Amino acid sequence: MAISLSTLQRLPAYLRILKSLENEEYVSSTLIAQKLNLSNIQVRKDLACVSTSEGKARLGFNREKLIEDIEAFLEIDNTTDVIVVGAGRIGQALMQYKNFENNVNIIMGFDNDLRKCDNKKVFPLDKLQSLVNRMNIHIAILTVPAESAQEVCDLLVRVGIKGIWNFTTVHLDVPEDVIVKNEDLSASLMLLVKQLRKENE
Amino acid sequence: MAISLSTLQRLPAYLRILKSLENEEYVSSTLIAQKLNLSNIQVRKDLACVSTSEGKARLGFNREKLIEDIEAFLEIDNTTDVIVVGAGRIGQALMQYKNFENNVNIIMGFDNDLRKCDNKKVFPLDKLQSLVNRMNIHIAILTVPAESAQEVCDLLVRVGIKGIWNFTTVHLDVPEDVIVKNEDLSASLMLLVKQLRKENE
DNA sequence: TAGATTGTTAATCGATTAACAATC
DNA sequence: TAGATTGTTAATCGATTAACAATC
Repeated sequence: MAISLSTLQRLPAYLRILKSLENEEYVSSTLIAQKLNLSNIQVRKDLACVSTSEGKARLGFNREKLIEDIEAFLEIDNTTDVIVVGAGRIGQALMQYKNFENNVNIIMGFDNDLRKCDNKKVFPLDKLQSLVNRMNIHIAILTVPAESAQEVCDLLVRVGIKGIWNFTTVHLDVPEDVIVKNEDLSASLMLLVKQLRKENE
Repeated sequence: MAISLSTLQRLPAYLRILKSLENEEYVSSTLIAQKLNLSNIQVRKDLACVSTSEGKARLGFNREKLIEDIEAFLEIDNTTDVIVVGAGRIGQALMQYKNFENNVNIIMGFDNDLRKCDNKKVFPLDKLQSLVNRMNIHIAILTVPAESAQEVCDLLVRVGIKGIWNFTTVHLDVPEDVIVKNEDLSASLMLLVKQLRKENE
């Protein structure tokens, strides 16, 4: 049975909780659920999807083993190189962001307005094709202005990018085999404000 | 009937599409759905939740009226002041981000390591209580290092913050009446990488 | 008119939750 | 043993989709 996206999205949170409980040999689904405000049944079901060994009645799951299992499932060890396209403030902040997991490595940026970003080089967009091909890149972080978002996206698709983390406010039109993950900061904050107002009604 | 979170989250996208179709007087649910890869039924249901007037058979919805309705529903006109706590790279990039909607205004930042950010001032954390009270702030963007995330979160809750946009990798423990919206960039990118690998299996 | 579109009611689908026997 | 926990099967819940009459 394929894992659901909902389950997949909870795995990183489980991993964090497990890692934070340094002194425990066993961790129960009840404890994890409590810390994340989820139901223990849900946690158990999720873990059943990725765990290679069974939990122990009365004790819970072996913490180290479970961490290994989740990391193996998420393929944390296998590093993928990604690029940032658009070296504005957000793009630069992401290029310098230190907390990405080990499975991801931002190797360079692209922008027609050349800048240097710590130890990461920024190349002009006309170098995109050759560098993406040579370095075998399939994922791009898109942080260009809204006006050029679709145009640059089309370019990314043309050079063979298959996954786009989209920080622009534009809904990108892409072929079926390309995955876009939208990270519309403007919409996110607007919705948080709205939700909070609703709470207070 | 209360609007569902799923519907709420699609509204900003509808708004963007509607605004981009500058020359149309009427816009159909079919067209919006097509542009966003959704079903037209879903779009219609969503719009029914927020639209004050009915759509017209054969034509669709009056574009300008619909924009007004969605904006009124999201309360885009009513500006809320928010603060950034943690003026590192991400925090600074957000403070200078120009694309937030009109309903949000980042008025200042807080960090013990004082910096200046364009025209926005950064204050030390011990000024938080008095400034949050005086300015009547209820929302904070949390961009501090993971190590101090829960501690600063507790402080935010103590001074009366009710909504936290959490950019740290830590799952925050908050009272029931505080809304946390997690924006874990590290988990997001890791999951995009994983999804893409899954596609290729 | 024919055909595209709307809005609503019913059906489907998938995720979450409940129930419960098995285990240590 | 008693009680906490697991894993699984069934029930519930909510969101999406299908069906279809009404409209212009």
